Amino acid sequence: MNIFERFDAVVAGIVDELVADGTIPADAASRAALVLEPPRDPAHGDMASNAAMALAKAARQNPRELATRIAMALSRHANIATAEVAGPGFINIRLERTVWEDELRAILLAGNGYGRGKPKPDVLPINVEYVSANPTGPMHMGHCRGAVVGDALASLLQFHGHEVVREYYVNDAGGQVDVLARSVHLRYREALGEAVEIPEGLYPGDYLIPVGAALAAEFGDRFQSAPEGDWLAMFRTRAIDAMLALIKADLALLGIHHDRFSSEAALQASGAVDAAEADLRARDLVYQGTLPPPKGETPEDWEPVELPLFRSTAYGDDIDRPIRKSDGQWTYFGADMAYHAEKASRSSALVNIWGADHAGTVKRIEAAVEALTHSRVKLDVRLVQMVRLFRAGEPVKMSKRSGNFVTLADVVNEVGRDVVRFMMLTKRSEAPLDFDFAHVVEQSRENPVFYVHYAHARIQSVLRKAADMALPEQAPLDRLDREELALVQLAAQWPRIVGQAATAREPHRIAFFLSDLAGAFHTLWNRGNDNPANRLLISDDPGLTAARLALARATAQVIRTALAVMGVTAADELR
RNA sequence: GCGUCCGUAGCUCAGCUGGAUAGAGCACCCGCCUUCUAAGCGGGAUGUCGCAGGUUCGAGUCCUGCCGGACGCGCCA
Repeated sequence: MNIFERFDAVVAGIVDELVADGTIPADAASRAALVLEPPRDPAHGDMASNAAMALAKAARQNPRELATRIAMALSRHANIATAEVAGPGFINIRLERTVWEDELRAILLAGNGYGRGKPKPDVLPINVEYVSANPTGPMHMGHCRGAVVGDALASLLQFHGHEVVREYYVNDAGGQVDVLARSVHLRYREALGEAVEIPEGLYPGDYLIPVGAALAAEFGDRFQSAPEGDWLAMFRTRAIDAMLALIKADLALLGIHHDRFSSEAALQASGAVDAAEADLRARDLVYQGTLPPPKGETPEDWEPVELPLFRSTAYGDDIDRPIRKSDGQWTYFGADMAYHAEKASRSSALVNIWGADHAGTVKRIEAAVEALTHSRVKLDVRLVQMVRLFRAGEPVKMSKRSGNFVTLADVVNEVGRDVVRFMMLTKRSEAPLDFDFAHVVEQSRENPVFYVHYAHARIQSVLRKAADMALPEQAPLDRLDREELALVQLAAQWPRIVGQAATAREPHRIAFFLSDLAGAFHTLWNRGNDNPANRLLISDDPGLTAARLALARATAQVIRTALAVMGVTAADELR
């Protein structure tokens, strides 16, 4: 139980007493609205409760009067120094300083486990599906943000106590992989000495050259002029395997490893899609119907066709969605809904990380999950906006046609994994992100990666320096002053941040917390520049030094733990 | 035309799922280096939270309608 939950329980206990003696009625709704949080203005105290305001209506009492009663009861608590009523009925609580001293010890004792949520062993895992790029080439920067956000979210949920499955859906069925196979066949012919030109519509990238060469070495000219039917399936399999290897290698550069790769082709072959269709047909959620012409510009070759449609309008979608094409093949959505049903059968919740260009398809898949799981499992699709690449302020130009796009490997090799991972989390994922190659490696206050690393490195530097000082075993934490305790209070918010970020499924909050924590440490550090008596190391006062080093170690510990959840390594020194 | 997301300081963005006087960095001005890393820190000025209604003790946050921007919108993936 973290420190906020602990005092939340204290407030709840007092409310229980008021309910018991009839002062206020038992009202579950207003009880749920009680929050205990750090006040925006630290001058207001350590924690603020809205209990009186939330309960006043049901109790039909003046919130300030009710607040006074609760505050009086709170101030009798041994760990609470003062509890005062403020504003419209807030109760501002100031804790005894020993509470914060104990919390500092708790941080050091818990180490990497500080802030970790209790395991939830009885529930199925949360499934986080991310990346899921088509296996048709290496990862480029468009995939990078979703990869990092998904991976960090998975880690965050794990740290919060959930079991998590990291999953990659391989789109190895459908037209794109046939195009891939044909592209590889051209490279195969090229490897046999033919002069080939890559026509529009096929994949032009050089990364297919070795795949073609390997096939040429293995099969010679056997498929050189053979009809497509002879080689397509086999070339497709080989090409997909090669592309997946490429993608896994790219992901490994970022430290990303999925637990499970699910194949669309295997899913279709298993009959799971037919089963999903049969289920929905039996419930009249799939029917034969004709779609209206598309909105906006109607293409000239538009013709109405009868198709099996999923009744997604029953769940708030604009139109019903086809699950099979007119040739009888599954649509992407048809297979995808069965895939999600399969995932749901082994999960307590589903999270998908998708590029914002797929925003239009969110409703139908959420609808399908609701229908196929009878609302047992909720799918949460998190959209990730694009990354705009810059080099010293100039946009980096990319052209798909020439295959001239910036790959993920290029970026990681240039600026490093930690920088890429941290930067991808410095904004809400729904907002576009600017990534400037020059800026992200800059060593300045403006660069959040550097700023956080610098705080950690400074602490390590001091600890190295203090290594040969004789210090008391028990640090006298009562010698820390108010400003030093304020840093403890900020670090002690880490468990709360974990809970909030995990609940909101917003890993970027960790990055913002880290910037705040680093900033608070730098502030404290600089007091030593203004006045040497405020430095961490005081050579003729081992007690004070020990207390301040405990504070520094606790700060470094929280920075390391938070960075680890983001998948970033803490730097011990900067060069 | 429709859908999703976004609109907060001059700029880039937070805002803890409804709380107190809306915050941070940059840029601007003023201070701080015989030092545990000044690669930094402190102080100062900055707002019709796109607009208009509504919900309630209380709205940047929730609802409705507009305005503006991004992305998307056929059986593609």
